[in-house]
Amino acid sequence: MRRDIFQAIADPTRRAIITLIALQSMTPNAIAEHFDTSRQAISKHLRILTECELVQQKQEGREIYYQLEINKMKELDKWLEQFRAIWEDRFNELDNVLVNLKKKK
Amino acid sequence: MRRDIFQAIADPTRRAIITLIALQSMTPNAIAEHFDTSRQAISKHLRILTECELVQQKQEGREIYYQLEINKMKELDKWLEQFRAIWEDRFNELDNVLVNLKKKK
DNA sequence: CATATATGCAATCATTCGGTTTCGCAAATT
DNA sequence: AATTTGCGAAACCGAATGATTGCATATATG
Repeated sequence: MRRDIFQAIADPTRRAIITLIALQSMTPNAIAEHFDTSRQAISKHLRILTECELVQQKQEGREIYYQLEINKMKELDKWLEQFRAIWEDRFNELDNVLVNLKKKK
Repeated sequence: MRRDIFQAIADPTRRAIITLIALQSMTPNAIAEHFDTSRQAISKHLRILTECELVQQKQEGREIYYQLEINKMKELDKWLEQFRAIWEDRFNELDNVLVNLKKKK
C-alpha cells in the first residue's frame, strides 16, 4: 500500500477531516460526529492520513488526538510551484495583449 | 462518475501528463511515447483530465492536441490557501520561540 | 479508391477503495 | 471487580479504478 498525499487528499471526507483538525487536534470520536459515516470508517481515513504523515497522533490516556502535520501540506504547494510560474507568465501575456489592443485604439 | 481535480491528480501518470503538457500541448500518441502503458490507457487518462477541465482539446486535422488548462490548477492553490495562513503562523510561533531562547541567554 | 495513421469507445479483468459489522483490548468509571 | 468508554484491527462487500484487447471512425497518403 503505497500512500502519498495526492492519493490522501483525493477523498472528500479526508479533505474535510484535514480542514477540521487544521486549527485544533481532535479525537476520532469527535471527528466522526461531524460526518455521516461510522467511527470506524473515520478511523480508517485517519490511518491513511497517518501513513502518509499528513497527520500525527498524540495519545492522552485512552484518547488519541489527531493533529495536522502542516509541514506535509507544503509538499502540495511545492508540486504546484512548477505551474505557478506558468500561470503568472500567461497572465503577463494577457497583459501584453491588452496593452497592444490599447495601442491600436 | 464524479470527477474533480483532487481525484484527477491522485494518479501519478496523470500528474506526469500534466507536467508534460504544461509548457507545450501534445497529441495522445506523443504523450504515450513517454510512458510504459498503452496509447488507450493514456487516452483514458486524458478523458478524465478533460472531464474535470484540467485539459483542453484542440483538433488539427486528424490530430488532437491536448493543452493544460492552467487556470484550473489554481483551484488547487485556492484550496491550499486556508492552510497557508496556518503554516505561516506556525513559522511565526517558532520565530517567537527562538527570540525567547535568545533572551534567556 | 485502397491503405496507413490518429484517435476514441466498449468489454473485460484484477486490484483497490470506502464502507459496515464484529471483535478485542486498554484505560476510565462505578 | 465489574462495567463503560475510546479506540484499532480483521473480515467482508459492492463499487470504482486502471490497464489491456479488440473494434469503429475519420483524416491523410499512395
